[in-house]
Amino acid sequence: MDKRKRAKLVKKGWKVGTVAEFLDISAEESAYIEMKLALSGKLKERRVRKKITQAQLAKAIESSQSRVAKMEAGDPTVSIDLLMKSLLALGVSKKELGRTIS
Amino acid sequence: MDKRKRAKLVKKGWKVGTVAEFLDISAEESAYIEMKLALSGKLKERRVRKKITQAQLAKAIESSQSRVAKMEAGDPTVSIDLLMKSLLALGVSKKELGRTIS
DNA sequence: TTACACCATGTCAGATGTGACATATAGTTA
DNA sequence: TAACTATATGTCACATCTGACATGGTGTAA
Repeated sequence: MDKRKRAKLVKKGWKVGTVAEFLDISAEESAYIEMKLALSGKLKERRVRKKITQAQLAKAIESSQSRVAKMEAGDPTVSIDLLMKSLLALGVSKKELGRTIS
Repeated sequence: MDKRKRAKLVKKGWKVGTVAEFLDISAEESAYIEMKLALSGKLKERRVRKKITQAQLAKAIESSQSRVAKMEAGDPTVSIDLLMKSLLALGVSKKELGRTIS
């Protein structure tokens, strides 16, 4: 199974034993995915808190509604770079980003 | 001036007034670059501490000597994703990554 | 039911990132 | 001096990411 497919499953909450052992993901891969999901969650949390739609957020960060949806879903085609840039654009500090991924 | 060129200048230490105002980089762009440079520094620090060459590190993370050099130099063609993955591969924890970018 | 608003998902052309290679530069040792 | 080691830099084919678009699904209000 390729990495993208696996990550998709992880995102959907599949767990039999631990995700890592079932899908044979290394510790580093797990950590990477965890960080991404933490950032995804933060993005959604911020957007909801601001009471704006995905389309509105998309406009603010010069992206599209569909990409925002993928960001919030932790889609494997979304990079940490994009999540970080988006959060910074939303006014989140480096400090909070640091806390988020930890 | 495009973003890649600007970032290259920043990396080389050009400063007239502040980098941000001279190159008209937004606060978010600055924060992003700062995070990248912090990760670059961490990577080099870890490698030097382990007393291995760039070529050896490259092999360990399945990359190339030239890419490692670019990573350590904060080259604009290097993503935060790659830096994070490399650091994780070196055994750095999420926690320390969080501290590093903050 | 229809109509509307919001979010999810698939696709794709164009943009950006990546490993690899060649080559340059700097330091060291003989 | 030459030879060797480590790092830096430019380039490029190939891979991955991105915004945009189309479309599907879900809730809700008339």
